[in-house]
Amino acid sequence: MQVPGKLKNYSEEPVTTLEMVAAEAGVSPSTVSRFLNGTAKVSEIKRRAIEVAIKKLSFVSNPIASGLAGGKSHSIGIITQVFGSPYYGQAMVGIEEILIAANYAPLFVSSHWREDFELGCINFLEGRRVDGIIILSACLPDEVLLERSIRTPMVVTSRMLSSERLHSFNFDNYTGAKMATEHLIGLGHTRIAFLKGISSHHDAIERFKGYRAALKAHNLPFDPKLCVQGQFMETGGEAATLKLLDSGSRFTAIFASNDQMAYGAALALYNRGLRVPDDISLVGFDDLLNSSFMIPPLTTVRHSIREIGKIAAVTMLKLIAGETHASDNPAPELVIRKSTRSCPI
Amino acid sequence: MQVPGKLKNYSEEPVTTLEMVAAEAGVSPSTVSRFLNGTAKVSEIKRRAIEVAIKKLSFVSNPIASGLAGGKSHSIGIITQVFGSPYYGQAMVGIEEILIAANYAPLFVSSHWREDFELGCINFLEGRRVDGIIILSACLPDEVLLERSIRTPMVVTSRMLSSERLHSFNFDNYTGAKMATEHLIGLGHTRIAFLKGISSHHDAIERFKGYRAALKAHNLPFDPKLCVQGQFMETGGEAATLKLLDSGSRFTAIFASNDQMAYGAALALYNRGLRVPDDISLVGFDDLLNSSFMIPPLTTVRHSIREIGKIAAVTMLKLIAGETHASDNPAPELVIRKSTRSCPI
DNA sequence: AGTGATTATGAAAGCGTTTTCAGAAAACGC
DNA sequence: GCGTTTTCTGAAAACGCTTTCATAATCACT
Repeated sequence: MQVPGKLKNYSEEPVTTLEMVAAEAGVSPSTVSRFLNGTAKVSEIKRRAIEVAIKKLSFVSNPIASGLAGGKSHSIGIITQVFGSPYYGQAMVGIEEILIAANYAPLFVSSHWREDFELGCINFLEGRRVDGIIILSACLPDEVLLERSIRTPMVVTSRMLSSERLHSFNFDNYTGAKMATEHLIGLGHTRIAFLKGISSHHDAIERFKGYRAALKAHNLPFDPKLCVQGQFMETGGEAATLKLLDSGSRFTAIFASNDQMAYGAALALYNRGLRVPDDISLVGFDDLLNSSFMIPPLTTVRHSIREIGKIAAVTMLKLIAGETHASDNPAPELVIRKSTRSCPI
Repeated sequence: MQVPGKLKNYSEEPVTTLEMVAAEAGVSPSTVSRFLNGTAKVSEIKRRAIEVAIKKLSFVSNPIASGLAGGKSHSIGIITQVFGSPYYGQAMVGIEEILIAANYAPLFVSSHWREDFELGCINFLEGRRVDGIIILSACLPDEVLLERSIRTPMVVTSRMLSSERLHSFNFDNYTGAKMATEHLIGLGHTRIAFLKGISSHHDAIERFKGYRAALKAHNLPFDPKLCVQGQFMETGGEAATLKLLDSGSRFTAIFASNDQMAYGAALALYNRGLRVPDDISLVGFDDLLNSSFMIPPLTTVRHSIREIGKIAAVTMLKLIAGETHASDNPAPELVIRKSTRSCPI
């Protein structure tokens, strides 16, 4: 279809191929390939010649071709729940950082918290022959994940399963939630409402456990009427808070199990004429970028989700390289700002 | 290296190839390829046979191989400024939607507002042999963009250049800013501070122009002391507002030329004990997801950045297909919420 | 029925790498 | 020095598609 030194672009600019480099350097293509990948030792003299030729022809290896020949695409797929989410966005930053440095192409796709979309994403990525898939907060059941990881290695966050081909790890949600609750308790609050996250979500469950554990540790009663579902969303947090307010239950503080719900809660409180923290103390979880700009600035639990992204990417790279590696999770940290104060009563 | 019906995966699962489908259907590989791509008419009878074979063997075409053979990767690169930005995140959503539907893989990379990174991104993507590059709010100078587009077709937002291989389009920032300013003027404000965006940024310039045009149209004086640089960031908006407050200049409203700066402004005001909108009215620009959850909810100019993402993607697809296409930009819309009120004085 | 124009199809040559295989060269041991 | 390892290297096949080119089959007209 083409002759060597071909003109593929619109611009009719010739593309340099490995073969041309080989010719220029007076060696075989195999040798150039070996040099490029460090697959075998190449004599000093040829190494030099190749280097010169590459520079001269400004050759860039074609990843498509090497993908075909080598059976790997040098790209890895990342399934995130939503683009533009301050939470997943941070994770993406971390992942990109590592992957680009390792010269892997990140293929980001989003699954909108839907199992069927998530499956679709996996299929899409598999079709693209990615070398691995990172799933941030997977929705799919464990069995499916495990089964799919047989084809393509996976790294999954917010889970606790593990196999030869699937690594998962998580942030210590339990401790973080416990810290947040204890902060409120330490301020004298005893009736602390809890805004729950998506109930099937591992993180949400752990955070809820942490909340209850703190209560128990301080001999405070657990009141289910004070716990409302907020779906990890701003709108959910708002609705939940309204519901709480209308229920007539008394409470002096709200622990929203993620910052986004805390934003919603703050709005609901504002619309009902309640002041944070004067009337109600509010604590979030995640420390999103915006939380320090909330009014008042939000007290929350920080866990570097960007760091988690980096860890996920590094783990993926190791998995591909065949190394086994248990990653250690970043520790939670309480960030005290202006949305909490001592219990007024 | 391998025998047909090969076992490439760790899982040792055989991968179905087009050749196997051809054999199964009793036709030649060429015919299968033609059927798959609609490159030529295939008789009804073979078409059926191929369909059956594909289903039976659950064949999925290998994009790497077809990329090599066809000279195109069926992936398109998107350079965004920051992941996790509520602004660019929305654009990404729109782009992904279109691209995935067209079975193109989106390759998102971020350049952090830096020209050198942006160039690095372009190189990375070109190395990956993407079929096209979309740049959201490009930083690079026009000439560079134009020159690079010769190799790889481009779609660029926030610019106004155009060539055979480069389409750019933009949202009507001027009119949007004018609307926002006029809203404030309509409420009786005459001393309106302006928070400027990154000065080299086309959008920022247009918004500034819109602000001044509104002032002029209503015979209000333009006071440069009321215009402060905020870099389109929350922190910048905060600092700018503080500076404004400390300058002693009198003003009753602030028009932040993007929502992120408005968030910062709101915080600065809050920290100085000033109330929005009672003491100062505040208007933003962009209508980020969070703006309706700001306290008080932010009056702002909405322009569906997600829509812009979709337009960019569609334009790219058309560009690749060789169609010329002038895209029409979405119109700005003023969203009045709680952060503005009639001038108290 | 015979001619030319049109279609549908297959064989085969790519696409630009990697990798196997085997040969050549160098290094080694005795 | 001669057989044996060990290294380095090149030829060539393979990766799984697309596309050109030529052929066989079909069609439309006299």
